[in-house]
Amino acid sequence: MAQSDTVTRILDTAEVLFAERGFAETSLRNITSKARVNLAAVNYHFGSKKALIQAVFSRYLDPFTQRFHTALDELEVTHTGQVIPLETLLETMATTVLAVPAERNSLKVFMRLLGLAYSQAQGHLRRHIQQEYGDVFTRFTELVRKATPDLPDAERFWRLHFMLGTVIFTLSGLDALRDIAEKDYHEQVSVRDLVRRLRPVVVAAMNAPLPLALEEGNHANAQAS
Amino acid sequence: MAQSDTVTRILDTAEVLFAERGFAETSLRNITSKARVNLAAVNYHFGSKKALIQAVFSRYLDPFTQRFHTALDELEVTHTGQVIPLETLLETMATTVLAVPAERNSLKVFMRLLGLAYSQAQGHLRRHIQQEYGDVFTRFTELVRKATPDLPDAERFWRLHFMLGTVIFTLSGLDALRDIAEKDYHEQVSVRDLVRRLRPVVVAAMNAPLPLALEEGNHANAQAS
DNA sequence: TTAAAACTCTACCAATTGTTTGAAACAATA
DNA sequence: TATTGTTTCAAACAATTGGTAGAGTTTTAA
Repeated sequence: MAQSDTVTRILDTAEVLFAERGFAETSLRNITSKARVNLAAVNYHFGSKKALIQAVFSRYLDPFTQRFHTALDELEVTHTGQVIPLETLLETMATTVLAVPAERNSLKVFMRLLGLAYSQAQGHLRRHIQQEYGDVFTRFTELVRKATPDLPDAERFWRLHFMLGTVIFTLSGLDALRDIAEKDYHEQVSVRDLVRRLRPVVVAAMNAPLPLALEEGNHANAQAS
Repeated sequence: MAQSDTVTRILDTAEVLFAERGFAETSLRNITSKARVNLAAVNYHFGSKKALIQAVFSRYLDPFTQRFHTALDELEVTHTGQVIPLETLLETMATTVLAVPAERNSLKVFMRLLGLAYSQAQGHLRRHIQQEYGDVFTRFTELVRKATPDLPDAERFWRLHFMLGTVIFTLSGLDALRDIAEKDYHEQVSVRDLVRRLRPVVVAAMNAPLPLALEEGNHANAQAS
């Protein structure tokens, strides 16, 4: 009880501080003092600060990917032979994402960490996440491809990342945006509210008409929607 | 000439390093050595590292806001009495953003800096940017409000930030995404290409149908921040 | 009870951080 | 030439960083 208590206390504190201030701005002394744990405990249990960062991510991403894989399994079973509609895929992803903070700290922290992983040029992190959790994303995009057969591959690639940007940006900067929104529009904003707002936007964005082809000798395809 | 040379060399180097690695991960020695300038020059010319960061932003945002203000002036003149269509507003903003790197370093650096300003919880930066450049954004959103009268205020607020996330996320992480896109789809991707792709997506997202009725007695979820 | 393994602690390390100093070099004016 | 104000420079500053050593403590299992 006592030994694993230290590990989880470190992880619990680290994820909050990382999410609030980034990796470089959060020192081990910051973490250990707030967690009321000895400084050396981090290096003893995790080996290094890098390893601690990866451990923080794993604690979120491991259950998420597992959950997401089984959710996609179920979807493929209930839709054998048929194409899974885009709305269903997005809905499933949203549900799976929302299921994470039920057992972990908060969705905000989760998204903020994801945002950091993208923006903060921590080379080791990107590599670690890519090769550890790339499979689910590949599987998901393949299903999206089947759900949107009229979309050129490149176009779908970009639109998926457009929407990834929307979600990560919004949910990771949630607190600041929420403050403004509540001050200006006197509206209580919950995460589920935001997801409800996001759904029609994301669907419309994915189904938007194709951009007009460039005129100057462009070899791009010019299908109209 | 000699003194301003030092200042601009510092700014030129700092903006690239900041964009690549973030603020905390970039030391003054990193900047000054790469700029072949004495370490003390930063504190002499700018006063502190914080002030240097703000100076880097000002060099991008000052000409941008100025340009954007005059562009909106012209729009209001050519549309006196009429409502400026959403597409025109977005087009104007895109054009203004694209005009910046023509004289400064690159659009990628600009966007990456903006992304850092949002994600990196540098308190002083957010405050500085908000109170220094908040006017243009307010003016722009007011015009967008007139262009989308059917959209509830709160909904428009969130959708604008959704799209802000899309643009900043995509353009600031451009290099990595471009690598993947070119490898997988053998397609040369220019910034103007991306903007062309972004336009129909953003328009569709702003014009998306409203989310289904919100049940006011919604269950405040287990989102214990 | 015993010994080994797991863990925590204090104290320290070398390295790096932002910032400051005071002297030297420079430029311009008188 | 002498005297300004401005700018550069090497050196040092105090503070903080991630990491480590080694002795002490607790837990585990035989």
